[in-house]
Amino acid sequence: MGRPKAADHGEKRKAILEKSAELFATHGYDRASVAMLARRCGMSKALFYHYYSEKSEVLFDIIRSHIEDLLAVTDGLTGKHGDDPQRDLLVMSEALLEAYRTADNKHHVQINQLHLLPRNRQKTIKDMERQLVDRFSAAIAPCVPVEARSSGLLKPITMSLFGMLNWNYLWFRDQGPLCRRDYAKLAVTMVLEGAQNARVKALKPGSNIQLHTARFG
Amino acid sequence: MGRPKAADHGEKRKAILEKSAELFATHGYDRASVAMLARRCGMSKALFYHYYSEKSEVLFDIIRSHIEDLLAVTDGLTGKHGDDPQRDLLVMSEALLEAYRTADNKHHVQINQLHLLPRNRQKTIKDMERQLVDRFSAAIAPCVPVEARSSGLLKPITMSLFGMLNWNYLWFRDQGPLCRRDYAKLAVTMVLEGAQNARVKALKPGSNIQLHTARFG
DNA sequence: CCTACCGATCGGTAGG
DNA sequence: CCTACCGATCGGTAGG
Repeated sequence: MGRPKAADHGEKRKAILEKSAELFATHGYDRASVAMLARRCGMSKALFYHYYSEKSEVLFDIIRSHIEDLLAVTDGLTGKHGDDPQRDLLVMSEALLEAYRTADNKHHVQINQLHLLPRNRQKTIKDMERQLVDRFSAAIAPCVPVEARSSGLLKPITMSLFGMLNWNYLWFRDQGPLCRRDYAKLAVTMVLEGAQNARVKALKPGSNIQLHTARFG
Repeated sequence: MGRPKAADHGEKRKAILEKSAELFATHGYDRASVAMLARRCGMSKALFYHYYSEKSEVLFDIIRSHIEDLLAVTDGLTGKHGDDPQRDLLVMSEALLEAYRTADNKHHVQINQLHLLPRNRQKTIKDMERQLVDRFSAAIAPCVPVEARSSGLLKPITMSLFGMLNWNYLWFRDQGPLCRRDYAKLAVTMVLEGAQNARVKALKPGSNIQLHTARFG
């Protein structure tokens, strides 16, 4: 029988992830040396390698645990408001932005450094990201005109919402004029009002659709 | 009199930027070695250093020239449609997305690798980015309710549009159902319809505003 | 759980 | 005396 893991093994790994995410976000993955990470965690390089045997596994675990958090806070939120799917979408978007409040470094690392992972590790992450996107797509679908669902507009609409929510780390400040819940409200309003006011003009199989809006024709 | 620079000096540097942007986007700045860049450009490392005396200057020039392109294609586009500022905004957004068509690598590098530049070089870039954002803010301002302009909503609205347009490199495919012009139309419609349907409920100095929408109260 | 190291590779520069 | 360009190798530092 191997010696059992220390009781706080998991906690130590969690602490490593937090500190490492900070250094990765600040200096970039390749420039944040393992020696630097270990020093920041108050341990030797050798002890650091006891918790993570490869540097890339630290990066992987940062992103994996972050997306797991996002999946957790957005889980089971649909159907809670009777027949008000728009409210469901708002609540999910609020939950996402709220989760970002304390995960700025991890979010930064996910966006900018995913491609530095080994291929198969990237794939695992991308599958998880797809789950999250699919969850939002499913929440958006009942809110938009049927026609949008069948013409390939659902993906552009979903990614527009993700663009707004995920881009927010570059400019949003909690000290600013808008709170997170209100920015979620603004973003969801944009997506839903925009989707209501955009129609497919022509749908020719094999070529692009043509989009019609009241404002722009 | 010093010997003049070779006639194709500027062209050679441009070719270096294209190839390097590709390698930076694929492998990341730190992993794309100068030897790799030089080989990709069909020259020795020493000749490469003749054109760029520091690796970081290549990164800087990629991002600088890219944003200069974006500033160029979005310049002088307002006031062209009489009293239709919404059309101006659409045309600017179309121009931006169209510029992204052939600049995917540079866009990727700008988004993900700006922070790897030396501090003062980062500042130069951020000032240029601010110019572009300000240009869009100025185009959006006449399209939204006056109240939005004075309550601090203009920045969130502007950044929502940038979020949608700049996020698109992660999912948009020219082979997809939507062409670039139509995605610009969709994004601008979302921003404008959303801004029309969002009102400031309470404006208390020193604290957050409260947002009101028809859908969500 | 540490210090002492390794094989490999980096960005940048030498002489000619 | 300048810039353009080569093959070879430098001092330092990375992950492990």
